[in-house]
Amino acid sequence: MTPGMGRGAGPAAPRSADVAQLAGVSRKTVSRVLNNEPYVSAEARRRVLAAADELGYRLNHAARALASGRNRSIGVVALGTAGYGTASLLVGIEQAVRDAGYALRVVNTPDGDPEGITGAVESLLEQGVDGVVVSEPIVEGEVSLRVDVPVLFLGAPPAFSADRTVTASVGACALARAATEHLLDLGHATVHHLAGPRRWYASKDRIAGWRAALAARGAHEPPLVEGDWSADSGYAAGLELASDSSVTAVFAAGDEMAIGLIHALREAGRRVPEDVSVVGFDGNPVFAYVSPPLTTVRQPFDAASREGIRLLVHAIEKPDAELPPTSDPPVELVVRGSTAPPPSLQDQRHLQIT
Amino acid sequence: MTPGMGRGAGPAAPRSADVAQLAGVSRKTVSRVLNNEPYVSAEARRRVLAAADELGYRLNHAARALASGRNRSIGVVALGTAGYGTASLLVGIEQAVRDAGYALRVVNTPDGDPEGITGAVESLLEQGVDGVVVSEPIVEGEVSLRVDVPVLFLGAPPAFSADRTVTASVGACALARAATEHLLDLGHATVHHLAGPRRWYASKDRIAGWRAALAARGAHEPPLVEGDWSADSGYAAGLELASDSSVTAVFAAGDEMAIGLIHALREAGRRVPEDVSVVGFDGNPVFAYVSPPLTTVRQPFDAASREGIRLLVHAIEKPDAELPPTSDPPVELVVRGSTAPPPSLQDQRHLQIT
DNA sequence: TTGAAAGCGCTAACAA
DNA sequence: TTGTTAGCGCTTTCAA
Repeated sequence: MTPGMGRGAGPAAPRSADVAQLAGVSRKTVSRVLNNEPYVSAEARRRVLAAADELGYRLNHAARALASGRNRSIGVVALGTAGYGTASLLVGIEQAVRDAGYALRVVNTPDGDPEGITGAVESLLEQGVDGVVVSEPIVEGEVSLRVDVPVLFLGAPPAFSADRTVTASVGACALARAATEHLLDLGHATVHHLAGPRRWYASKDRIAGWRAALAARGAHEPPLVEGDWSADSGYAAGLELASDSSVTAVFAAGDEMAIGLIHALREAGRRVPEDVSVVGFDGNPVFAYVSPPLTTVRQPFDAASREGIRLLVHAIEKPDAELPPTSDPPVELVVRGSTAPPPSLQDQRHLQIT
Repeated sequence: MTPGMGRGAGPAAPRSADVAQLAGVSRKTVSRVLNNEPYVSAEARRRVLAAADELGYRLNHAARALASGRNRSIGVVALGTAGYGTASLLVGIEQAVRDAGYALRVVNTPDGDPEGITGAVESLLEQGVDGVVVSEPIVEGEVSLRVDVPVLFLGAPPAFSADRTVTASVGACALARAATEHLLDLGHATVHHLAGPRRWYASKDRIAGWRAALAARGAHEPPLVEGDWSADSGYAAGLELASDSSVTAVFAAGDEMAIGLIHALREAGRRVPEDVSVVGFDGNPVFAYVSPPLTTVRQPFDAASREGIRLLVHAIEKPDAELPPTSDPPVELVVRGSTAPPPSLQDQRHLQIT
C-alpha cells in the first residue's frame, strides 16, 4: 500500500519526515516540537510549526502510541441509558477528560451485568487506554479481571481488583440523607422510600442514606418499594403506596420515578403535597415546571466527574505518588412545591387558627 | 523501556510472537487467526486460540492500526448537553457502532460553534478514526476542512465538504408537520411555534415542517417565538404568548420547552388544553405522567442512528460501491392530554347539546 | 496452507 | 541544542 493512500485517490498524507525535511531539521526535532519538549530553539520550533502548517500535517496517534507506550486516552464504561443522570455524568466526564488532554473512548453495557462490564473493560484495554472509568456500575458479586491501568469508580466502591483504583462519588448517601431529613423536619413521622433496582450501587447508597436519617431520628423504617428508575415504575409504585393511608412522605431515588409516583397518588385521590409529600433525586431542572414543582436533591455530576478524572489522571501520570486529598461534593437540596408538613400538623395549625 | 513494563512491575504483556512460539506457528499465522482470515488449518487455529488464552494475550490495537492503516474506530462529535434527545442519540450511535465491530471515540463541542466542530473533527482525525459522525450540528456558514474519511451528518445537511458524505435523519421535518397537522385537525385556526435556537439545524427542520403544514391548509403563519431548548426558555416564551388571547395552539420544538410553556400559560390563567393546546417534540416518556400528560411526537433516535451508522460503515468498507437505499423513519405522534379542540369549537358543541 | 522479511510513523536512548 | 539509531507490535507483501 502506498503510504497515505488509504482512502480515495488524494495525495499521500504528510509524515513527520516530510515536515522535518521542509523545515530542514531532523525528525526528532519535529517530535520535540510537537510534544512541547524542552531543548528546542525558538527558531527551530517556528520553522517546524510553519512546515507542519504548510503541509497540513496531522500527527499519527497510533504510531505515537505504539512507540511511546502511552495513548493519551481514557475509556469509559457507561450505561446504555439516556437518563438525565447518566447523560449528565458522561458529559461531565468528557469535558474533564478533554481538559486533561486525553481522548475519550466509550463503551456501553446495555444491561450493566458483570460479564458486560468485564467485556467492556477488556475491549477498552485492547484499545490501549491509559485509564478506565466505570460509571455507576451494577454489580452483583465480584468481577475478576486483570487490569494494569488505573481504574476510576464513579459513584461506587471498587467492583473488581485492579492495581490502582480510585473512586469518586456524587455523595449519594449524604444527598439521600438530606432528602429524608427534609421530610422528617417537616414533621412526618416516617418516610417511605421508592428505591432503584437493588442490583445498582446507586440504589444502595440512597437506601443507606435514607436508613441513616431514619435511624438518627428514631423513626420507624417502613418496607422498601423498588422501581427501575423509569416513570412507569414510579407510577406502579404509587398505585401500591396510595392504598396505604399511613403513607405521608415518600423519598424517590430518581426524579422520573417521583413524577410517576405523584401521578399515581393523585389519580388515587391523594393530594400532593397536602396528603403526601414527595422528594425526588437528581435535580433535572425541567421538573421545576410541573405541578407541583418537584422538591429534589441535586446531584453534583460536574464536580464528581471533574474530581474523579483529576484523580485518575494523577494515578496515570504519577503512578507512585500519593493520591491528592479529595473533598466531598456539596449537598444541595432544592425545595419546591411537592413537600409540605403532614396532614396531622396542617390540621393542628388550622385548629389553632380557628 | 522493557517491553510491556509500562505500568507497575507486572510481567511483560504477551505479544503475538509469544503466542506464536507457544502455539508453534509463525506470527503471521497468529495474525490470520486473530483476523479471521482464511487459509488456516483448524488445528493451527485451535492451537493459537489456546495459546492466546493461556497467555492472557491482548491484541495491541495501536500496532494494528499503524500496520494496517485502519483503526476500526468511529469518532462522534456530540453536543455537550445532557438533554434527552442528544443523550438518546449518543446511546443509539454507540450501540450501532459497537454492533458494527467498531470502537467509539467521543468529542463534545460545548458551544457547537463552527470552530468547535472543526477542532473536534480535527482531533478525531488525528486519532485515526475511520469515519466521523457529526451529531445535530449547529452551523452558521460553511466550515472548510480537509477530511479524508467518510462523514455522517445526523439530522442535518452536510456542514462541510468531505470526499464521502452520508446523511441520516430522524425525519424532524415530517414530525414537525405531523405535530402541527394534529393541532390543525383539532380545529385550531392556526398554530404558533416555539422554536429552538435558530442556529441549530434541528430548529430549522422543525420550523420548515411547521410552515409546510400551515401552508398546506392555508393557515395564517404567526410570528415565531424562539427558545433555547430549556424549560426555562419555554416558561419565558409562555409568559409572552399568554398575553395574546388569540393563541389557542402552540407547537414547541422540544418537550422541555413545552413543559415550561404550559406552566407559564397556567400561571397566567389560561387552561391547558381547554384554552390553549400544546404539543411537544422528542417523546420523553416521563411526560406521560405530568398534568396534563404531554402530547408529543416521538423522535426515532434508534432507527436514525442505526441507519446512519449502517451507511457510514458501508462508506468506510466499500468506498467505491453505491450507497444502499435508505428509508425514511416512521412518524409517530403520541396524543395525550395537552391537546384539545379550540375554545370556539368546544363552545359550539356545548351550545348544541344544551 | 504457511512462513520470512520488510515496513507502518513515531519516540527513546544515546551520542554529538 | 540537535541528530542518529533502533525499535514499538502488528500486518503486508511475496515466496515456499
